[in-house]
Amino acid sequence: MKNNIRIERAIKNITQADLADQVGVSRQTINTIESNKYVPSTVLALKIARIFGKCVEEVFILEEED
Amino acid sequence: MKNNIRIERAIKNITQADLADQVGVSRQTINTIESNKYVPSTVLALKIARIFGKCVEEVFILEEED
DNA sequence: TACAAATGTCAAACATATTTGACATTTTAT
DNA sequence: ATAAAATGTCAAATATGTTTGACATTTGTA
Repeated sequence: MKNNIRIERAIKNITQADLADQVGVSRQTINTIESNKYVPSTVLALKIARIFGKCVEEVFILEEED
Repeated sequence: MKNNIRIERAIKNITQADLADQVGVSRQTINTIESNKYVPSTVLALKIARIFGKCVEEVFILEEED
């Protein structure tokens, strides 16, 4: 699964730490998700998408291997 | 977080085992998610929503406590 | 009623997500 | 060029998701 968090952050001009604060997780959690090191829970995905004003499918994209 | 899996299954008239097969997890995983015992990963939520032809937000709903 | 299908649930094992703290590297602004 | 801010990353600990197998309960149907 890939994601557009970096791009959406750039559009809103917020840092990883900002996003982490807004969704209530650690900065490392955002960093690691953004780097595709692991897949967030659905609660976290919903919160992140909401911050960006997008639906989950627009931020997190399924790939063949998923 | 709540979800509408039971309702969506009823609409499509498929069993928990059917849904589990289609998304590639065990039946217990579907049962436990449906019973709000835990929150699925985003990959799984995306797959489930796709089976139902809905976006993730229509199937999984954030609540106050999340 | 009785049988089959579907669902609920438990425990144990394993896999993955998340946190914290710390430090290195890169980017941005002065 | 320098300092500050932002990002990358590591290790260890904890929390949560997922699987398997098994069995109990409920629901639908003959």
